[in-house]
Amino acid sequence: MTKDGETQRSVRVRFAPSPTGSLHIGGARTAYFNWLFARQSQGVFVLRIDDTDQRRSTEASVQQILESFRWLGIDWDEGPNVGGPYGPYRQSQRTDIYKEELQRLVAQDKAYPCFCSPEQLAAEREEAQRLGVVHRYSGRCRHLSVTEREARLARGERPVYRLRVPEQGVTTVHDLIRGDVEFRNDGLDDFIIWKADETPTYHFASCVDDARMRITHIIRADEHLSNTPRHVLLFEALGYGMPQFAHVPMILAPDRSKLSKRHGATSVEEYRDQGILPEALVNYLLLLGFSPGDDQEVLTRDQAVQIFDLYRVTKHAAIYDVKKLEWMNAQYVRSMPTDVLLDRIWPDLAARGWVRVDMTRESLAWLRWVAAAVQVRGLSLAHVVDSLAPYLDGVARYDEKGKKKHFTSAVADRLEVAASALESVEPFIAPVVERCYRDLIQRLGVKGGELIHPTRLALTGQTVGPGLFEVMAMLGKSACQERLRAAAALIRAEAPQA
RNA sequence: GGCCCUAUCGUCUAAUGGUUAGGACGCCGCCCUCUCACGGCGGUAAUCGGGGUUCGAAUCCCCGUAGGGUCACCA
Repeated sequence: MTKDGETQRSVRVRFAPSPTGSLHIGGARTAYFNWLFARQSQGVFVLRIDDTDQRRSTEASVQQILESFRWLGIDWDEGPNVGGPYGPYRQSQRTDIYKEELQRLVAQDKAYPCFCSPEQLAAEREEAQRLGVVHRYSGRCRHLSVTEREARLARGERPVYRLRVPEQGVTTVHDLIRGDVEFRNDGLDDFIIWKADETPTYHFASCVDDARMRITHIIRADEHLSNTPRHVLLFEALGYGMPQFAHVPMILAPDRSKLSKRHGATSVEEYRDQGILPEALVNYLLLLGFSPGDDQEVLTRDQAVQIFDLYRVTKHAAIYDVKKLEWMNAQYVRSMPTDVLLDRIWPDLAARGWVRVDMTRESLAWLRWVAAAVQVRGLSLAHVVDSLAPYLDGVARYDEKGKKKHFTSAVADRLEVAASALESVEPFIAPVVERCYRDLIQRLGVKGGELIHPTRLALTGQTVGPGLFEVMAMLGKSACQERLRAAAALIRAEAPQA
């Protein structure tokens, strides 16, 4: 990965969410890219909580985010719960460090106090807007004499602190994904790094942390690219060495706008609740903005670690496509061992009272059989659980369209005849059941589907599912007979004549 | 608006100066079949526009256009 003759420092990357909500899929992808990069280079993945905004940050959100990472299988080497040599890993606990760094910058005259009031600044901004010119900080406090500063400080004025930015020249961001990006310094201004309430701004806290945590590669979302020249200037001022940057493209909604609630699920936990598998989500996210180069799309986590390469990350934003995620998820649902599938959905099944921990070997084997039959057309865990209902619970209601189509009055008799015919089926296994049904179809003089489809609907309430004879074998003789008769009764009740 | 980034099928993307522009999702058709799926086979569909450079451009350069980002004592 590292080119040039650059001295090989061991890789340290970080993901620094601000705990003001749940983990967004965009954030999850960025974190995953960081994690892949760390793992493939035997580096360190740091998780840091950017909670400088005390008002909006919540502990519940921190826990939620950590839980999402655990679920995704993204583990961190340093950070909350695990600690590490560069802690603490919450910005709210690092104020002394920020103060110390600020004082250093002030002592070196790389930063200075600014006494302009927010009102004054806002007025200037508005004025600039009105005139249609670019607003930049006037630099009023830039050249205050030491005595004046001291005097105003002594008077109890609470200043902000600004970084001294060169008025001329160009700041270049070397980006691993985009190449060199140049920004004219006269387009920047002396930006605020320390607020009047004695807390650092995001830019300052973030750079101090990255510097002091010895982060070697900052892999983050594209939206930060415009801020990066400021960060470069800060890193230079701080003097801990310059990390490498890699700005990954954003994830957009189908209408090319920023992904938001109105576009459906945006957080990792929502996908979990919808029965999406973490490995599928992570696989999908990998493919959104990265391509392996060959035509392989379903990749294990280990393969992903092997092939991930920042140079193969795309430069343009990607539109998020639920359909493909669903397809990807189905791939995983269908290919996992049935016992693993059962393990994943067990809590759900237990909550519905469909399974018990002390089930007999026999009923467990039966459950495995039914699960496997349903698994091959499973779309998600939730879908598999739903598909299991007719076998573990009963028929709560019949599919409406199916009812109209298959539960015609002539069918009632047919189902009852079938129920009786099943009496002699021994053993009650698929081929024998099928023989019985084929005979019956002959005798009734109907087409196969005219008996088969109503039967499936009567037995499962659904018009789709595994092969009918297997369904019957799974349900067993008496359940089949009961359900056939119940359906016949219902048809008669709802359509007395005709 | 200034600055910055980006631009290949509807969507995710491959092709880093020479390909009938490839794959995947979706969609459509056919096969399998008791249904729905699965699976198999086939199809639909793209280089934003205009100028250059070059024997040759999706690819390099310029200009448009479009989308996105960013310009806070938010992160």
